[in-house]
Amino acid sequence: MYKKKIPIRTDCGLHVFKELLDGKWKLMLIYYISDGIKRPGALQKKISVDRRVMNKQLNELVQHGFVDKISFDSKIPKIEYMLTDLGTSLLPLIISLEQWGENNRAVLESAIEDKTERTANTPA
Amino acid sequence: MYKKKIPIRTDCGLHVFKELLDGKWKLMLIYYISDGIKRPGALQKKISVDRRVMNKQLNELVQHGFVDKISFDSKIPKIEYMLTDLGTSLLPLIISLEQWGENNRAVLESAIEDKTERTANTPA
DNA sequence: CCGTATCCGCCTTGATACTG
DNA sequence: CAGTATCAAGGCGGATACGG
Repeated sequence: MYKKKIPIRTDCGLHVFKELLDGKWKLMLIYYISDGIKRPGALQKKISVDRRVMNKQLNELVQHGFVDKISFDSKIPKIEYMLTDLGTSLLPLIISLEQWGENNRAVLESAIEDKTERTANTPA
Repeated sequence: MYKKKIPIRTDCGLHVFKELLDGKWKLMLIYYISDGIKRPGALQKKISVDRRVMNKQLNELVQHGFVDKISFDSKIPKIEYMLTDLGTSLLPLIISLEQWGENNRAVLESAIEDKTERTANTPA
Protein backbone atom coordinates (compact mmCIF):
# COMPACT_ATOMS: atom_id res chain seq x y z
CA MET A 1 0.00 0.00 0.00
CA TYR A 2 1.09 3.54 -0.48
CA LYS A 3 0.13 6.17 2.01
CA LYS A 4 3.00 8.27 3.10
CA LYS A 5 1.81 11.49 1.50
CA ILE A 6 -0.72 12.10 4.18
CA PRO A 7 0.58 11.87 7.73
CA ILE A 8 -0.04 8.53 9.36
CA ARG A 9 -3.20 8.53 11.38
CA THR A 10 -2.34 7.12 14.74
CA ASP A 11 -5.74 8.25 15.88
CA CYS A 12 -7.46 5.43 14.07
CA GLY A 13 -6.98 1.91 15.30
CA LEU A 14 -7.65 0.56 11.86
CA HIS A 15 -4.76 2.51 10.47
CA VAL A 16 -2.48 1.51 13.28
CA PHE A 17 -3.13 -2.07 12.34
CA LYS A 18 -2.65 -1.47 8.64
CA GLU A 19 0.54 0.48 9.01
CA LEU A 20 2.05 -2.24 11.05
CA LEU A 21 0.81 -5.24 9.13
CA ASP A 22 0.05 -4.29 5.58
CA GLY A 23 2.93 -6.18 4.03
CA LYS A 24 1.80 -8.80 1.61
CA TRP A 25 3.11 -11.67 3.69
CA LYS A 26 3.33 -10.40 7.22
CA LEU A 27 0.23 -12.02 8.58
CA MET A 28 1.09 -15.28 6.89
CA LEU A 29 4.57 -15.17 8.30
CA ILE A 30 3.22 -14.64 11.77
CA TYR A 31 0.78 -17.43 11.28
CA TYR A 32 3.33 -19.91 10.07
CA ILE A 33 5.80 -19.00 12.75
CA SER A 34 3.13 -19.67 15.32
CA ASP A 35 2.56 -22.92 13.54
CA GLY A 36 6.09 -24.04 14.22
CA ILE A 37 7.73 -23.06 10.96
CA LYS A 38 10.49 -20.92 12.29
CA ARG A 39 13.40 -21.11 9.94
CA PRO A 40 13.79 -18.83 6.94
CA GLY A 41 14.30 -21.62 4.47
CA ALA A 42 11.21 -23.44 5.60
CA LEU A 43 9.11 -20.30 5.58
CA GLN A 44 10.27 -19.47 2.13
CA LYS A 45 9.40 -22.89 0.84
CA LYS A 46 6.02 -22.66 2.48
CA ILE A 47 4.92 -19.43 0.92
CA SER A 48 7.17 -19.27 -2.13
CA VAL A 49 8.12 -15.69 -1.60
CA ASP A 50 11.23 -13.93 -2.76
CA ARG A 51 13.97 -14.05 -0.18
CA ARG A 52 14.60 -10.35 -0.11
CA VAL A 53 10.95 -9.50 0.32
CA MET A 54 10.51 -12.05 3.04
CA ASN A 55 13.51 -10.76 4.94
CA LYS A 56 12.31 -7.22 4.65
CA GLN A 57 8.96 -8.04 6.08
CA LEU A 58 10.47 -10.26 8.72
CA ASN A 59 12.81 -7.49 9.75
CA GLU A 60 9.96 -5.06 10.06
CA LEU A 61 8.10 -7.52 12.20
CA VAL A 62 11.16 -7.80 14.40
CA GLN A 63 11.55 -4.04 14.59
CA HIS A 64 7.95 -3.59 15.52
CA GLY A 65 8.21 -6.22 18.16
CA PHE A 66 6.02 -8.95 16.73
CA VAL A 67 8.71 -11.57 16.46
CA ASP A 68 12.14 -12.25 17.85
CA LYS A 69 15.03 -13.38 15.74
CA ILE A 70 17.38 -15.91 17.21
CA SER A 71 20.75 -16.73 15.69
CA PHE A 72 22.33 -20.00 16.65
CA ASP A 73 26.02 -19.64 16.32
CA SER A 74 26.75 -22.98 14.83
CA LYS A 75 29.04 -23.68 11.89
CA ILE A 76 26.22 -23.62 9.40
CA PRO A 77 23.99 -20.57 9.64
CA LYS A 78 20.89 -21.25 11.62
CA ILE A 79 18.18 -18.78 12.38
CA GLU A 80 14.87 -19.11 14.07
CA TYR A 81 12.01 -16.74 14.50
CA MET A 82 9.71 -16.70 17.48
CA LEU A 83 6.55 -14.83 18.22
CA THR A 84 6.58 -12.28 20.98
CA ASP A 85 3.54 -11.68 23.14
CA LEU A 86 2.60 -8.87 20.83
CA GLY A 87 2.79 -11.18 17.87
CA THR A 88 0.80 -13.80 19.67
CA SER A 89 -1.89 -11.26 20.40
CA LEU A 90 -2.55 -11.14 16.68
CA LEU A 91 -3.32 -14.78 16.27
CA PRO A 92 -7.03 -14.56 17.09
CA LEU A 93 -7.38 -11.77 14.57
CA ILE A 94 -5.48 -13.66 11.94
CA ILE A 95 -7.66 -16.68 12.47
CA SER A 96 -10.77 -14.54 12.14
CA LEU A 97 -9.58 -12.91 8.95
CA GLU A 98 -8.51 -16.23 7.55
CA GLN A 99 -11.89 -17.74 8.26
CA TRP A 100 -13.75 -14.84 6.83
CA GLY A 101 -11.67 -15.27 3.72
CA GLU A 102 -12.38 -18.97 3.55
CA ASN A 103 -16.07 -18.33 3.84
CA ASN A 104 -16.05 -15.70 1.15
CA ARG A 105 -13.57 -17.03 -1.30
CA ALA A 106 -16.27 -17.03 -3.95
CA VAL A 107 -16.52 -13.26 -3.79
CA LEU A 108 -12.91 -12.84 -4.73
CA GLU A 109 -13.10 -15.43 -7.42
CA SER A 110 -15.99 -13.79 -9.16
CA ALA A 111 -14.30 -10.43 -8.77
CA ILE A 112 -11.28 -11.79 -10.56
CA GLU A 113 -13.42 -13.15 -13.35
CA ASP A 114 -15.10 -9.80 -13.82
CA LYS A 115 -11.77 -8.15 -14.07
CA THR A 116 -10.58 -10.65 -16.61
CA GLU A 117 -13.63 -10.14 -18.76
CA ARG A 118 -13.32 -6.42 -18.55
CA THR A 119 -9.69 -6.59 -19.57
CA ALA A 120 -10.61 -8.79 -22.48
CA ASN A 121 -13.17 -6.29 -23.65
CA THR A 122 -10.95 -3.29 -23.28
CA PRO A 123 -9.74 -3.19 -26.88
CA ALA A 124 -13.27 -2.95 -28.26
CA MET B 1 -0.58 -2.86 -1.98
CA TYR B 2 1.11 -4.31 -4.99
CA LYS B 3 0.79 -7.97 -5.74
CA LYS B 4 -0.27 -8.58 -9.28
CA LYS B 5 2.98 -10.13 -10.46
CA ILE B 6 2.28 -13.34 -8.70
CA PRO B 7 -1.12 -14.85 -9.34
CA ILE B 8 -3.65 -14.06 -6.68
CA ARG B 9 -3.83 -16.76 -4.09
CA THR B 10 -7.44 -17.63 -3.63
CA ASP B 11 -6.29 -20.62 -1.65
CA CYS B 12 -5.42 -18.50 1.35
CA GLY B 13 -8.19 -16.87 3.31
CA LEU B 14 -5.85 -14.15 4.45
CA HIS B 15 -5.17 -13.17 0.89
CA VAL B 16 -8.80 -13.28 -0.05
CA PHE B 17 -9.43 -10.75 2.66
CA LYS B 18 -6.51 -8.58 1.66
CA GLU B 19 -7.32 -8.57 -2.00
CA LEU B 20 -10.81 -7.46 -1.32
CA LEU B 21 -10.15 -4.95 1.42
CA ASP B 22 -6.65 -3.66 1.23
CA GLY B 23 -7.58 -0.19 0.04
CA LYS B 24 -6.44 2.49 2.42
CA TRP B 25 -9.94 3.57 3.33
CA LYS B 26 -12.18 0.64 2.62
CA LEU B 27 -12.60 -0.61 6.13
CA MET B 28 -13.16 2.88 7.40
CA LEU B 29 -15.74 3.52 4.74
CA ILE B 30 -17.58 0.37 5.67
CA TYR B 31 -17.41 1.30 9.30
CA TYR B 32 -18.73 4.79 8.80
CA ILE B 33 -21.47 3.66 6.50
CA SER B 34 -22.58 1.23 9.16
CA ASP B 35 -22.44 4.14 11.54
CA GLY B 36 -25.04 6.02 9.54
CA ILE B 37 -22.80 8.22 7.45
CA LYS B 38 -24.07 7.30 4.05
CA ARG B 39 -23.62 10.23 1.77
CA PRO B 40 -20.43 10.88 -0.19
CA GLY B 41 -20.03 14.43 1.00
CA ALA B 42 -20.37 13.42 4.63
CA LEU B 43 -17.99 10.52 4.27
CA GLN B 44 -15.47 12.71 2.61
CA LYS B 45 -15.64 15.27 5.35
CA LYS B 46 -15.33 12.56 7.93
CA ILE B 47 -12.15 11.01 6.65
CA SER B 48 -10.71 13.86 4.61
CA VAL B 49 -9.90 11.72 1.66
CA ASP B 50 -9.59 12.73 -1.93
CA ARG B 51 -12.83 12.45 -3.82
CA ARG B 52 -11.45 10.37 -6.62
CA VAL B 53 -9.78 7.92 -4.29
CA MET B 54 -12.87 7.59 -2.17
CA ASN B 55 -15.04 6.95 -5.18
CA LYS B 56 -12.66 4.38 -6.49
CA GLN B 57 -12.70 2.45 -3.29
CA LEU B 58 -16.41 2.87 -2.91
CA ASN B 59 -16.95 1.55 -6.40
CA GLU B 60 -14.83 -1.47 -5.70
CA LEU B 61 -16.80 -2.12 -2.57
CA VAL B 62 -19.96 -1.95 -4.62
CA GLN B 63 -18.57 -4.25 -7.28
CA HIS B 64 -17.48 -6.75 -4.70
CA GLY B 65 -20.85 -6.66 -3.08
CA PHE B 66 -20.02 -5.05 0.25
CA VAL B 67 -22.20 -2.01 -0.20
CA ASP B 68 -25.10 -0.90 -2.32
CA LYS B 69 -25.26 2.46 -3.99
CA ILE B 70 -28.60 4.19 -4.12
CA SER B 71 -29.29 7.19 -6.30
CA PHE B 72 -32.24 9.33 -5.41
CA ASP B 73 -33.46 10.98 -8.52
CA SER B 74 -34.18 14.34 -7.08
CA LYS B 75 -33.26 17.66 -8.62
CA ILE B 76 -30.09 17.95 -6.64
CA PRO B 77 -27.87 14.92 -6.83
CA LYS B 78 -28.31 12.67 -3.86
CA ILE B 79 -26.56 9.41 -3.26
CA GLU B 80 -26.56 7.03 -0.37
CA TYR B 81 -24.54 3.97 0.38
CA MET B 82 -25.80 1.02 2.35
CA LEU B 83 -24.10 -2.05 3.65
CA THR B 84 -25.08 -5.39 2.22
CA ASP B 85 -25.10 -8.51 4.33
CA LEU B 86 -21.64 -9.25 3.12
CA GLY B 87 -20.50 -5.84 4.23
CA THR B 88 -22.20 -6.25 7.54
CA SER B 89 -20.41 -9.53 8.07
CA LEU B 90 -17.19 -7.56 8.24
CA LEU B 91 -18.20 -5.37 11.12
CA PRO B 92 -17.08 -7.71 13.88
CA LEU B 93 -13.70 -8.02 12.22
CA ILE B 94 -13.39 -4.30 11.77
CA ILE B 95 -14.19 -3.75 15.41
CA SER B 96 -11.58 -6.29 16.43
CA LEU B 97 -8.92 -4.76 14.25
CA GLU B 98 -9.82 -1.31 15.44
CA GLN B 99 -9.55 -2.35 19.05
CA TRP B 100 -6.30 -4.12 18.57
CA GLY B 101 -5.02 -0.93 17.00
CA GLU B 102 -6.25 1.17 19.87
CA ASN B 103 -4.54 -1.10 22.34
CA ASN B 104 -1.29 -1.06 20.46
CA ARG B 105 -1.10 2.47 19.24
CA ALA B 106 2.15 2.91 21.14
CA VAL B 107 3.84 0.34 18.94
CA LEU B 108 3.15 2.32 15.82
CA GLU B 109 4.15 5.55 17.44
CA SER B 110 7.53 4.31 18.49
CA ALA B 111 8.00 2.74 15.08
CA ILE B 112 7.41 6.11 13.49
CA GLU B 113 9.90 7.76 15.77
CA ASP B 114 12.54 5.21 14.90
CA LYS B 115 11.97 5.85 11.25
CA THR B 116 12.25 9.58 11.72
CA GLU B 117 15.54 9.25 13.53
CA ARG B 118 16.88 6.94 10.93
CA THR B 119 15.90 9.31 8.17
CA ALA B 120 17.57 12.16 10.01
CA ASN B 121 20.79 10.19 10.18
CA THR B 122 20.79 9.10 6.58
CA PRO B 123 22.92 11.97 5.23
CA ALA B 124 25.79 11.22 7.58
C1' DC C 1 -23.74 18.09 -4.95
C1' DC C 2 -21.63 14.19 -7.43
C1' DG C 3 -18.30 11.81 -10.49
C1' DT C 4 -14.33 11.17 -13.40
C1' DA C 5 -10.17 12.17 -16.63
C1' DT C 6 -5.50 13.29 -16.38
C1' DC C 7 -1.08 13.90 -14.38
C1' DC C 8 2.36 12.87 -10.88
C1' DG C 9 5.27 10.79 -7.17
C1' DC C 10 6.94 6.98 -5.02
C1' DC C 11 6.57 2.93 -2.41
C1' DT C 12 6.22 -2.09 -2.73
C1' DT C 13 7.07 -6.25 -4.73
C1' DG C 14 9.78 -9.13 -7.47
C1' DA C 15 14.37 -11.01 -10.14
C1' DT C 16 19.16 -11.55 -10.16
C1' DA C 17 23.71 -11.82 -8.42
C1' DC C 18 26.98 -11.71 -4.92
C1' DT C 19 28.99 -12.20 0.01
C1' DG C 20 29.61 -14.43 4.66
C1' DC D 1 21.95 -21.66 4.58
C1' DA D 2 21.26 -16.80 5.26
C1' DG D 3 21.30 -11.88 3.98
C1' DT D 4 21.78 -7.80 1.11
C1' DA D 5 22.72 -4.67 -3.08
C1' DT D 6 21.02 -3.47 -7.24
C1' DC D 7 17.68 -3.18 -10.97
C1' DA D 8 13.02 -2.93 -12.86
C1' DA D 9 7.94 -2.62 -13.10
C1' DG D 10 3.62 -1.41 -11.72
C1' DG D 11 -0.11 0.10 -8.74
C1' DC D 12 -1.89 3.14 -5.63
C1' DG D 13 -2.86 7.27 -3.42
C1' DG D 14 -3.04 12.20 -4.07
C1' DA D 15 -4.02 16.91 -6.45
C1' DT D 16 -6.22 19.42 -9.96
C1' DA D 17 -9.71 20.54 -13.30
C1' DC D 18 -13.71 19.77 -15.67
C1' DG D 19 -18.48 17.77 -16.87
C1' DG D 20 -23.37 16.43 -15.32
